[in-house]
Amino acid sequence: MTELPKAYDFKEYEEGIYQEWEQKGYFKPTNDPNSSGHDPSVEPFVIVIPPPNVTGALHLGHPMFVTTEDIMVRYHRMKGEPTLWVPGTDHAGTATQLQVEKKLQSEGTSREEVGREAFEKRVWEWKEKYGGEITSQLRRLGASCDWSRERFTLDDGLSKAVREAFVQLYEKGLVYQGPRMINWSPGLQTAVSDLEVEYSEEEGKLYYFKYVLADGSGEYLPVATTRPETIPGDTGVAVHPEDERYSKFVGKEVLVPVLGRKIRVVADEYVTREFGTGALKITPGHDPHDYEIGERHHLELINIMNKNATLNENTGPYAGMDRFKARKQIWADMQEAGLVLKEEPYLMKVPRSQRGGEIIEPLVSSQWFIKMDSLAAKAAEAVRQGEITFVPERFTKVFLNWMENIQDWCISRQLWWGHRIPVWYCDECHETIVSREDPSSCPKCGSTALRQDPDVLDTWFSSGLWPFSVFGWPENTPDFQYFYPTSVMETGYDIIFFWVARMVMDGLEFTGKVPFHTVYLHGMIRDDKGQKMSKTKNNVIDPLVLMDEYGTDALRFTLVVGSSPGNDQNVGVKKVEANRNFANKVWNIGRFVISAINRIEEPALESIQWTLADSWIWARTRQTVNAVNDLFENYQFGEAGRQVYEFLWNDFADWYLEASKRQLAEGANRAARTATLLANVLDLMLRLLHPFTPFVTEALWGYLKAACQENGLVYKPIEGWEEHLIVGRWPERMPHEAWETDAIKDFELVQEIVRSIRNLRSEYKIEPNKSLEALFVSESRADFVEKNKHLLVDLAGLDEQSLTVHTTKPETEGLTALVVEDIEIFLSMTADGDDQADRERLEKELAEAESQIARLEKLLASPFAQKAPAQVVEAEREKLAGYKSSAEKLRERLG
RNA sequence: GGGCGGUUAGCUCAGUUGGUUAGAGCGUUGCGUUGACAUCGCAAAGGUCGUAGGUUCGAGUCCUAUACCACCCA
Repeated sequence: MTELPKAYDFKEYEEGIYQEWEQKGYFKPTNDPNSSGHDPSVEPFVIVIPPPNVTGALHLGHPMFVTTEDIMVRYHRMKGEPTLWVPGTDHAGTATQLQVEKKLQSEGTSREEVGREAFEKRVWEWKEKYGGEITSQLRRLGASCDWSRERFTLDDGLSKAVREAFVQLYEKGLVYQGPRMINWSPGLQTAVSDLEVEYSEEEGKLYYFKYVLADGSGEYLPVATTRPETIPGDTGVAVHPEDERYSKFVGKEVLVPVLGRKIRVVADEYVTREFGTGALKITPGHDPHDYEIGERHHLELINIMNKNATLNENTGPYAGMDRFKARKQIWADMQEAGLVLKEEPYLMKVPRSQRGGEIIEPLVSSQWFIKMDSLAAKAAEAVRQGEITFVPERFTKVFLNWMENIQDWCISRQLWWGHRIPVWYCDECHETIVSREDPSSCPKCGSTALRQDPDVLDTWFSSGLWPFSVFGWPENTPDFQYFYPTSVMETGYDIIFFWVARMVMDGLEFTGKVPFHTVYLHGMIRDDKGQKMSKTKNNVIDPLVLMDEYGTDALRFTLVVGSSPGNDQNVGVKKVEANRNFANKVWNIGRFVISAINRIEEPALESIQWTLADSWIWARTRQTVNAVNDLFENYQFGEAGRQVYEFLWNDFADWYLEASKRQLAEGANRAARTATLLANVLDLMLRLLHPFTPFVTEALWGYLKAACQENGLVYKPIEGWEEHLIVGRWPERMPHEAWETDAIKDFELVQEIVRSIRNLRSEYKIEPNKSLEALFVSESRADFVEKNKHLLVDLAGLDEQSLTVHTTKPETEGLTALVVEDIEIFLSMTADGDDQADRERLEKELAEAESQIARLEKLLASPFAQKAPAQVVEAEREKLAGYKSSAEKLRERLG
């Protein structure tokens, strides 16, 4: 006999349950392709995890995606499919390198000082030390992934995949080396891709100044710029070809302020005549648009910037000066020289690094790029052909739009932590060697004086290969053959370009297949006021704290229920608390059911008739099972969870458990039958709920199973008890049966009567434990009331002895009346019943009924009656009939 | 400039083939410790579903326009 504590204590269970699951091997897929007896024809369900940063800290986004993926995985596992969730972590080049650099800084040294080799060693040490933290937190979240297949993007196997991919692209001519205009991050001292630059609108100034003609005429061309520090790099001034104001200047030369260099005035349609002065200074070395204009007009390209964002020797007196100081200094010098016209406030778009927020400098540099158009065309076509479905659907358009306007991808990074670019240069003959294996000598001249390219690849390069590199690609492993392509890619919409797009392109390019058939995109987590969580706003909620306080299940349920795919979600502690309460509610439902089972002493006979409450709860159970199945198939996990919640709390606990108490008290067959049904419904609901709240359901289900088995008289699942709920069979759809409709309708009438009586009790402030004398009158429903009077007695607090049911009205003097449809209910309230108040209440009810009658009569007289489906019309007719009989009884009562 | 999402109760949000009295949690008010649960129960107050049109027998849900907020792309 199990005696459960009054409250669910998650701390007692979570860790042990997870260990048990893992130890029993439930996280590993059945039908393993590496084992004998593998059947390749059985389709597996496969998810690869979006690998968290190896040294990253857990934030609410993690529990969010872990829960969503775990729900899918547990659902498919319970359906009996071979199910695999591959875990792993990402080396996260920049993020990790920065952390270690910070550490070095605190030790009073730097990566430059320790040198590349030692630095890399330090990062690996760091990874070993902290890399396990994030995965242990994933475990704590209940992630049922196969840890024996855990991968890290810098593993040997994955590094091999990276090399293979790079070399293949190179051989196909899809990888090429700059120089090109790139985004330079001065703080990180590396190039970054377009995606890593964010543009923020900021208050700046528009500086107006004179470009004086070189011919000595004293005439000048007025020019406006937001970045005076780039003036030393100007190699032209452009005006619109049809701009009459400036046509006379085209072809002439003007003098660069301070430096006095002569540059040409050109005509180009890119220039917007309305902006600024209509004349645009051209700095081909430091602006992407100017770069293009410069190319069109064969303007010289001058680099004026050092890698640390100070100006270089090409800027004369400003050499060595920081870019922002130079901006001021140049302007001051020009002012002195009388070249300044004016300055005005201007809202400018400032390019900032996605990481760290420093201002990015566009400059020309030699970097490695991937040519994207052919890759993107294939990916876009696959999506158009429906080979990949997005959930929610709207992201299809976002994806395609990006693919159709794609730019080449700068993949080299001047970092030390990452996949080294597999390119070597021969010092002797200057041959470039791109190779899968480290070359020992130059294939052209035989020299051994080889230098490997110092750069590493953008982190996202390896991420793009993740769905197949985790299975051993380029080797044709059993895992790769069986588990690839994967089923669903679940990730945040913020990395649709960074990651999803690249996986699709890479998958098609390297494996000839789309890497997954469905992309499920979740929204972002915000605080309870809808603001992004950030340390500076001090509104960060630590998931670990939430788990400590409320349990993992509560956190999981919160992050999935009450949200919908692709939409951002505001999370507050209150919600988690409410869901902790839900876990406790489930627990207590379980305690009740188990104690009921334990008291059963004789088996239920099949012949015993079900009560109305039995039929109703079973009908609702079937409805809920079906609805949850529908919702799961459509990735509507939030709504599915909500329906189980509502069923358990509002139907099962609030009504059926209460109704079952008398049935259990009857003993014998009735009690056994009731306990069986309680167990059956709870078993099914724990199964439906398990993907959401795996711990409390597993714990409770274990006790339920034990109670049923120990007792042996009651419920047993169709296919017997599984070892653990995690591998329990998922409840399948049950066809609708005719009796369900009436059962639900009838019980709802009971509920309405009970609510009316409770309402009245509340109005009269009758103590909850005081039984009321009641008298029911109904011509058509007398039998119904008689049959279900126990329900009414128990749920509404009536006095059983004095309760009477009549078909015609007896003397009711001194009793308070209630009307529900054509059932009149007379109750003995307080001795000194207030007739006047009673009358008012009944009048109010009558008025309400009459207004409903008027509304429905009008509706039914309208074209609605002819045009709407018969079923819908009939439902309205029934309502009208109900109100009519109520009104009639009320009028009688009021005299 | 283009695109996308949102606007529903005091607050935070659900509401997916349009079905006629719009739901939850939290908060608020009143009552309450009936052996599953005070991490609870019963009852109540609270919404012309951003605005204006349209389609339809019927619109929170579909269409058009518009306002505001947020995000993405340029």
